[in-house]
Amino acid sequence: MDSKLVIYNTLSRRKELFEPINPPLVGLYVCGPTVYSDVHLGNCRTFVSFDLIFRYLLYLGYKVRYVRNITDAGHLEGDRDEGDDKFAKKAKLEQLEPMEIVQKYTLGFHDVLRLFNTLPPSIEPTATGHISEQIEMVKQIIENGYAYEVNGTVYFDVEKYSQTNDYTLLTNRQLEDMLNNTRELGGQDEKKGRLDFALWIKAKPEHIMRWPSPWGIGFPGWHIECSAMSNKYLGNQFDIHGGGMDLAATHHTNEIAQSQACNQTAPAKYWMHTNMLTVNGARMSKSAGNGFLPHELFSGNHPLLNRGYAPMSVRFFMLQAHYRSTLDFSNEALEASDKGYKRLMNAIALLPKLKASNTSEVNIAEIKDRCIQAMDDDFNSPILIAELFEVVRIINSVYDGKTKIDLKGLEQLHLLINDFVYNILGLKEDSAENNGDLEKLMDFLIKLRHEAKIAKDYSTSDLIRNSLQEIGFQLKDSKEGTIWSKS
RNA sequence: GGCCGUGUGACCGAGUGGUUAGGUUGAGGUCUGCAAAACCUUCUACAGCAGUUCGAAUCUGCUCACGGCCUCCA
Repeated sequence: MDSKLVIYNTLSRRKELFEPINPPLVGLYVCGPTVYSDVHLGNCRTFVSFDLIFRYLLYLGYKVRYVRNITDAGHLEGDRDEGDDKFAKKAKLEQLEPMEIVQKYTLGFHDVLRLFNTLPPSIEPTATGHISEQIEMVKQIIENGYAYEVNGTVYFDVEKYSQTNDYTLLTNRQLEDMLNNTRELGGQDEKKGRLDFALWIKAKPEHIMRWPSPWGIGFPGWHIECSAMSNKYLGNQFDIHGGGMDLAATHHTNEIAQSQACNQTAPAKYWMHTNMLTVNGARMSKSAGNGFLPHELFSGNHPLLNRGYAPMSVRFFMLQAHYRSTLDFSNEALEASDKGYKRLMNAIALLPKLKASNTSEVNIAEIKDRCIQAMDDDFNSPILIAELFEVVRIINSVYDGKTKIDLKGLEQLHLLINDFVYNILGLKEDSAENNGDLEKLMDFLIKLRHEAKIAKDYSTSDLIRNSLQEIGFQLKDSKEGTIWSKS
């Protein structure tokens, strides 16, 4: 457990040694999706990134409580405290109950993440399920003097807060600059300060999602849910709070302020932010309309896509970039990742066929150390993957009889693949539907072709090989015989 | 305008004050009945200018370009 894991902390803007507050327990909170529409690929990247982080913490032996919320209420259109609730708006549009919207897109979200082979979080709380916790928190903040109520809406008093606290911890901005640069927005009259944000919002008569509160009928502000739920499940102080980079300046800044104002302590020790997925250099986003839906990517049914790509290839594509770098999407890049991923998995498939020698020319323990070093350095999956391609070369070389490995080395190899490829990177074979019948059938075809080759009947042997190629099975000849894989 | 960040070879993408990232692609080779696969070898790099340094693509400054946040978004 005395790992050398180093994490980039947005608070300090540098990498810090990871020291959990109560080892071996680790509390991890990640801002989840707002479920009023389909998740797009950019959203998925964040959750895949935190899946990698979650998995590596587990590998290190930590007992991680991973909380990722579902935002299903209170998220305003345009942060004006008078906009429409996103769910209510969408519900009107689709003529559905708000909770039907929530249900539909929550299920869709889960389906997509399952395809990407992410582990489910330990707890997945919803905003609507924690209204009373949010109300209690707002009450406490008011009691502590950092919020005030106007006409049924409660605002957080940023000016008061910043007298004794640093409101701009995450962004390094000057409060005055923020004041000067905030645009003139509507609905400002009620607020004392223009940076003040709503904790609780009075519901207009047409509002569908509404709850009673000490301040009248209303609904919670966007930021308070995460503060309330992280506090409930992870305590006043926990280890890691994460989310997309776009959340740092506003959402997370306000979360810190709320938690601090309520509990007199900073909520999280490490703040981690994942970078954006871009398309042609521009951020993929819902409002920009340049987002892919995952099923479009899988099927290739999108104007920007040449073909479809399997979920695991896409996951691999994401893991080949570091989580704090932007990742630019293109067909070429995906194609490259797809081929690399298949090369990796094909090599792994050879593992059971490898034969041990009495001597070993490779040092698997050394490679494992480098893999750990890579992940210890702020979860550097691209370097880990580079190391794994070294392993690919070794496996292929051993299979070809050009390199020797002993029994112990083989065991280490199995373990390495199991730990780093399956458990940490979270990759798996896409074609899990392989069954014994297919295996027998392919063996039969390979035998037929082999006999044709012995008889020098190359037209028959090529017909078998090429026909299989056409329907997606590739035959590979080697001195050890012929094997096959799905192409 | 403010804050934060980025600019690496055909493409994607790591890293580092002096040593090969890696994947994909191109070229050559080994193997093969021919291929494919695999393996070996190999080409085109660190936006520009100036400075620090024995040495910088890596540090500093400036310039240019791009992106994110400052309004909902992972």
